[in-house]
Amino acid sequence: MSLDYILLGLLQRPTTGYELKRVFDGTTRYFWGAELSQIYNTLRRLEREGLLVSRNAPPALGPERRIYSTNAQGRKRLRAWLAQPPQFGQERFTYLAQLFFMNASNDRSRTLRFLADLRVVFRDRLCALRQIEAEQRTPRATKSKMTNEEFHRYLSLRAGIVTMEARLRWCTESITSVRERMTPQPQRRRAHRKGAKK
Amino acid sequence: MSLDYILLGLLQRPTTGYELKRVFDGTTRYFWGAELSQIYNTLRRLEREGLLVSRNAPPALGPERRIYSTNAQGRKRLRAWLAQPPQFGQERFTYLAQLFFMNASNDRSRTLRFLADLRVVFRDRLCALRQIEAEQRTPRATKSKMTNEEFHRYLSLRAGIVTMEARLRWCTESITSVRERMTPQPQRRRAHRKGAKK
DNA sequence: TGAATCATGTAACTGGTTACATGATTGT
DNA sequence: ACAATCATGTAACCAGTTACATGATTCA
Repeated sequence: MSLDYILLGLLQRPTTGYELKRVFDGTTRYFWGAELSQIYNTLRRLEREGLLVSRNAPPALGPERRIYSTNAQGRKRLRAWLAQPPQFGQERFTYLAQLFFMNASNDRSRTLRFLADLRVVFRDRLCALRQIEAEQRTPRATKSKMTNEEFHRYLSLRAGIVTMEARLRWCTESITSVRERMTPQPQRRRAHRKGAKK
Repeated sequence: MSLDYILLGLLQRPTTGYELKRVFDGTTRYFWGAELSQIYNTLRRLEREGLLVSRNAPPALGPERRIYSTNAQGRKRLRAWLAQPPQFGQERFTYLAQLFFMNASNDRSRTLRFLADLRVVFRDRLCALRQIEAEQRTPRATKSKMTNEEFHRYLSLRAGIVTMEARLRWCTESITSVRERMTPQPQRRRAHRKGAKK
């Protein structure tokens, strides 16, 4: 459902389906991804529903291209969505599910490696987001000089950065507590005998 | 796909589909939700695939019940999943998409109300998570005394708490910058004339 | 010449939701 | 008597993914 509105939002600047995929990968990927086939299908459906229009761009040089753009009805539909209270889709964190059950793993040091891997992923993502922030900041100085569009994009970018920083901190915190559990303090060590390594 | 493994993980304690739904709502809801119909269908499929078994509990008092539990093959499959590197499902944040396009809204103060609504939601969720943390902490004192299962559940709980705290901070930060934009500093105000209210 | 990219699309499938049907039990 | 809850299931549908087909253009 939300893909409809995202496309209506993006098509305030008219483009092709192919180009939209690139925009997805460059900007909205962090909170909403989409495959090309899905984009094409949705565009066609939205046109059938009268929420946007397309025209065939003559192939002067290059392959056939179809350029979509919104109309009055599409913009109205978008505004109606924006007037709704905050919506929550299914937020599915597979890696948390893995961690949740990781006690069922045979491998004693599995959790530690898992968290280390996670940390790398989060670090990379955070870098990518900070990169975008830096690029955006350079030309336009401060928040007060942003256009309304830039400002709103900046806010959602900040959401990504802030939560990614939190996840990184959580990784570090968790790795510490795993290490603490693996090397218990010797003074009040329990006689546990279970074939300890070494 | 991941629902398969979550069910295999939960069914280390045998239960019914109906009961599993309750467990979902009470614990895994924050990183993975599921509807009853989906649970029943998946349970049946997993049994067909030989990853778990069910027996009919005789209805001594109450309606017919079917109790599922894992077998060796199911546990093996679960461990194989836990040995995989961190997986990432589609994390879809509808409210960020809304915010991203909110400049297209006609309403000048829309963003502020939107963020205020968001803050309430996040505050409530954080409270719920902290509640779970408090309940779990009471009987078992510190991390070092947790069982391995408790410890892993605690780690994923912490992930939720830490990111929710970050989202709350982001809300506050964002509300501040929206307010700053709405009331620009008078000393270097630009003559912008566009029919300002008042 | 051949690989990569631009560009649009179709078909099959999957994971999941919504709505509905059924019937027993418990509590008011 | 009636509503709520326990408990299991079916059917229709929807959003989205994967895989595949096609053909032109650009670049090594």
